[in-house]
Amino acid sequence: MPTSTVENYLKAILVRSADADAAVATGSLAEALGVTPGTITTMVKSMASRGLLEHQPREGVRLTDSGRAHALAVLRKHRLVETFLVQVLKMDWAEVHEEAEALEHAISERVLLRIDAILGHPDADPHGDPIPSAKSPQFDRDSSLSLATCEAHRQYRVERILDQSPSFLEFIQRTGLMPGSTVKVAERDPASGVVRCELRDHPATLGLPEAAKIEVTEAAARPRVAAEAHPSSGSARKPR
Amino acid sequence: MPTSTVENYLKAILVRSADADAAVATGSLAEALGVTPGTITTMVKSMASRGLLEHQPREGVRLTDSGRAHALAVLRKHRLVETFLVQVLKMDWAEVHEEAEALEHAISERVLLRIDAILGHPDADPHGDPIPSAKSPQFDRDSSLSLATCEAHRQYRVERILDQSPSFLEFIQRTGLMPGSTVKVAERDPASGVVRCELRDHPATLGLPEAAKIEVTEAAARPRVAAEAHPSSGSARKPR
DNA sequence: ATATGGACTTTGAGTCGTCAAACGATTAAT
DNA sequence: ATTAATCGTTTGACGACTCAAAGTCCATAT
Repeated sequence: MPTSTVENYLKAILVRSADADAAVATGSLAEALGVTPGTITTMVKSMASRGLLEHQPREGVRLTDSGRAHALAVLRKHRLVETFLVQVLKMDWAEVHEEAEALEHAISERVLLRIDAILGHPDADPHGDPIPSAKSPQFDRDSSLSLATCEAHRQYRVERILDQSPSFLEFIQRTGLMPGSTVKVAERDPASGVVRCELRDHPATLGLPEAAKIEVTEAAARPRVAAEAHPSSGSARKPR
Repeated sequence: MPTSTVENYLKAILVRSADADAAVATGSLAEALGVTPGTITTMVKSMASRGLLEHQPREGVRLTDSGRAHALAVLRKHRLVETFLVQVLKMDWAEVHEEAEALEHAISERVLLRIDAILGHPDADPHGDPIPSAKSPQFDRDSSLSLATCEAHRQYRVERILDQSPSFLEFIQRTGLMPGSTVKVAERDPASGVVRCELRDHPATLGLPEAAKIEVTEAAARPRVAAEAHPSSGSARKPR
């Protein structure tokens, strides 16, 4: 049974290795996990010896099948817990990430199953991040359209917020840019680095790097976010 | 911030020191926590140096006010979580103890407040153990009447089950002896060590040590932990 | 081609929680 | 009162995780 530290390492590697089978640089892990590079080397060696990943010294790290499976399980827990905290415990959208960070290591499979059932087997968490499913643990990072890249003057639908920091999430909430909302880019000025948007009834302004963290799809596309807390309502989109 | 290991030590000491201000023997802690006596000595010294308890070498251990406060907070978390798992997640009565054992160290005060509110500020968990309140953290172990000591041929109400082991709880559940149910001792035979009871519609037989783990009150008595005599029978022992 | 800078690894050390085994203290029994 | 038995403490060690600082590798700029 991996410790919660190891689980965090796995998760960090997974979310950094979604695209391609490129190795993940140990330096980026040190960054992400807030430890020194030496610590990463040590841990990575020990995890390699446990068969969770492969380590190409001086090049990077790649999850094995077993490591990836563990990592997906942790990610699934994290995202289901986040969804649960928002929909059932009515907690604030912006603060659940940190809570889930702790809970994901303490929740048993039994509890997770109950939560999943109560939520009606959602396939995305409140930030629009996909919830890896128990049976089909694909981890998709598909849609590459964001407010930084989409066309101007067209309606888009916010699908996903690629940043968990409370301050950013609070900004999103304040301006109504949560997943599910409809938005149009009014103007994008590379010179000033400013993106101006139109929401339903008000405008919003943000920087280009920030706009890139807001994934969108064409307004017509089918919704992806978890259903409103009602297990019974016909929105269980993932029935098997 | 105490680690979860320290929290477990605190909890173990608290539940063993409810009666009197007698010191808790380190040996009983080793037993309870499943570690060697030497480990207890070591940990206890470190906790003493942090002001969580006082250690009389070769005699035992006593919580300080600060230690007791921490311990009560952990116990409160544990019992609220248990209640939540049963009432909201509809989990099995007999298995929630182990789940709560892990969750109690991962749940933040914020989440706890939401859980408490959703449950309507209960004052006992599904096993009848009192939930220390946020404001009045008294820890009572009053009622000393059990199926091993109560009078025969009189109606009693089960208040509390003093054993968290799944197998015992499953037995309780199977025979319908859960807190809130009504029971009468039909016969108690010290020679054979057997207690025979009558439930609403069927009999039950158990050993004396087991009977002692089932706390009861006179059937007429109002729910043990004070307060508004809400006639909403059944299991919701404390609305509001 | 070689020197420099940046990324990674190694080394030595520290904390926490744990064990086994040797050692002391206290109590109970002769 | 001396001895046993029991209970508690000490000691030395280890695994997991971490750091700081010294060492190594390698790409590239001159």
